Amino acid sequence: MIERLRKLTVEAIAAVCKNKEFNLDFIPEFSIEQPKEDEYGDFSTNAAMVLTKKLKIQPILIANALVDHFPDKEKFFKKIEVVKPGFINFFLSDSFFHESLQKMSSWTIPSSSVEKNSSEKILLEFVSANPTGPLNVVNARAAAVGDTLAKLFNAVGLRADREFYVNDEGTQIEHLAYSVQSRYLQLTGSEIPQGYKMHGIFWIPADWSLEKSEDLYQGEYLIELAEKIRDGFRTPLFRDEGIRVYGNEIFSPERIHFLEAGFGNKLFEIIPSEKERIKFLGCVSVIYNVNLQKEVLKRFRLEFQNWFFQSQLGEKVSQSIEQLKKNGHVYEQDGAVWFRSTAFQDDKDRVLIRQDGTPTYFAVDIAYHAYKKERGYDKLIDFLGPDHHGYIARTKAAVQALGFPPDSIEIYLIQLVTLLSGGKPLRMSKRAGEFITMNELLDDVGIDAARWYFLVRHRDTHLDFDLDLAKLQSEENPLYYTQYAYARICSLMQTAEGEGIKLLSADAVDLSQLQHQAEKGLIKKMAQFPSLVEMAADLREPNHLPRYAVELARTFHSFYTECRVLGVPDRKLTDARLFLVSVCRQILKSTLDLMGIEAPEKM
RNA sequence: GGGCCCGUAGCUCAAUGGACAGAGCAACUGCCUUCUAAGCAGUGGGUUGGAGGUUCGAUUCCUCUCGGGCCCGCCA
Repeated sequence: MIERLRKLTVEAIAAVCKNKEFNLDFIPEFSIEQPKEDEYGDFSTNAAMVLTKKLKIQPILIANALVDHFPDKEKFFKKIEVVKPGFINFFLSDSFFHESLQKMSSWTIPSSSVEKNSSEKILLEFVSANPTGPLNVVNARAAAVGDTLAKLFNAVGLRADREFYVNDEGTQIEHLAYSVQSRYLQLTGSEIPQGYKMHGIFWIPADWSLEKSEDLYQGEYLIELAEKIRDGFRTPLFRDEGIRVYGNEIFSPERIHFLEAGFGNKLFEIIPSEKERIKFLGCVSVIYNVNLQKEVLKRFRLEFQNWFFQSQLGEKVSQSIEQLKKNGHVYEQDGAVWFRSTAFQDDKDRVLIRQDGTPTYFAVDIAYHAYKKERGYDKLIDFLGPDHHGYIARTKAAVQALGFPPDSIEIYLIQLVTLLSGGKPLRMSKRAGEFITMNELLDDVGIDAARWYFLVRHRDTHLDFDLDLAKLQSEENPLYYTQYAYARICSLMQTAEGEGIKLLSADAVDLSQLQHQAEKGLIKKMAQFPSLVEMAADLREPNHLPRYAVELARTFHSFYTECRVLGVPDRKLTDARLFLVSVCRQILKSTLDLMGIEAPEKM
């Protein structure tokens, strides 16, 4: 409907230009929208006002010229008005409504990757939590936003893959391994190994500073892992995932045997080398945590196409630094290797290789992004947690310095989430291991409510997540309001079926029966769906979906109370309204699908 | 000191540079012998933090300013 109007408007502009009244090299973007007031028509456009800038002619004059040249005016419009500054207001003919509704019934929303509009491949990286523990609520927010954005891309015909980056190297994994080892020693009551000292609940190497040991992981979730190391895992996890990622040097047949049967209290006997044992425990912990994360995400109805492990980068790190060097953006100073990111609008240069010769996290990240491009992705989109905002400028700088265009990478932050319970914020401390996990959140409010409230806020505003409201199954909760509309339609259609009233096909139904304002209002709202999806994808703002869902639900509820579908004397009217309602159901379903929220047939 | 985000109705928040700034909640008034009242219709509620600027037009873009939050390692 909107696309049709847009086309007609473009034709009018072209016709005017052909008449040589105006001279245009291209047609600028203009909007077609449904005005708030009915007196401004069913839809209106600002085309004339947008053209003013190019043509230097008063908008009113342009608008009048356009209206004169609109094709098939009598067929499509009751009337077209030009108002005040230069709005063109369309009052649509009934047949326009009916034809549009007919077309809407064949809309489909792709749910998997397709290539239609463009061959551009998008890589969407989000969540990418550290493999040191369970996912938290910010991760959950990122999961909801990233997943829906990927679906939006697919819906507009773009290929988009979801990727989760696993940071499985460096000191944090070492810390993780020592934390797990301590829990294991606690459980087995083994003697304190030689060369270790106690720090709190942890056994740490005697030469560690106390500050260093502050970074160990205190979360009790590691006790469970330690128990499994002692008693055995009943899972093919390490054969499949473990060997795939870390090879059978780490996961040798002997070690896999003990992982499955349990190490008992013999871990130190079986892997006596401290270095090897810590490395092994690190890998086991990573695989274990990553799989727990996968499980929650799956519960959240989200599956990533790729899980990319940092340790798989290998040579890529030095290769990408070489590339930067070749491009002339690298220098040495104070015994370290630096990237001149200030040449690309970063506020200071960044170290790539430390004095001690090891690459920084940033250098690894550059290699990772280079590798994303190497794998054939045209556009990289990253969602970062709020604490990473310093990385936006430097990462964009790096991608450009590697020789890629600036618009090949987009980085967005997902802001903090504060959980409110009883109107009060829940404080969380990650280091002490006291935080609400994603799993606990889903236990508490459910998947639909979680997804809804994560999507409804713009991604870069702080989110106050009101647990009480999210759980409330009443009118105060827009989620249920929306789902209720869907359930109502389903119930209505079921009743119709029970009465032997069959839904007619688009070419069999007589839509000219639809004359009521409420019917037209519903058609107009439904018509906005494609352009809304397109806008949300373009702006990378999934938050437009829940709002649209509420609006569509409201328009439907309003229609439902004003217009009866069943039990009206005219069977043709029932058929037409049933058709209308069935198309509305499809669109409502598609909207909820994009959000990953269930559309219940009964409530 | 530098950077990022946010300031809109009593509360929580909308508004791809467009018309009289909109919803929900809360408050008040009506509507169920017929398809789900988890619903509908209506009333009240605003100097969009403030001051300039760009524009035919600014909540939106730019500059300054006030208030709140977050970040600023050769950690990851």
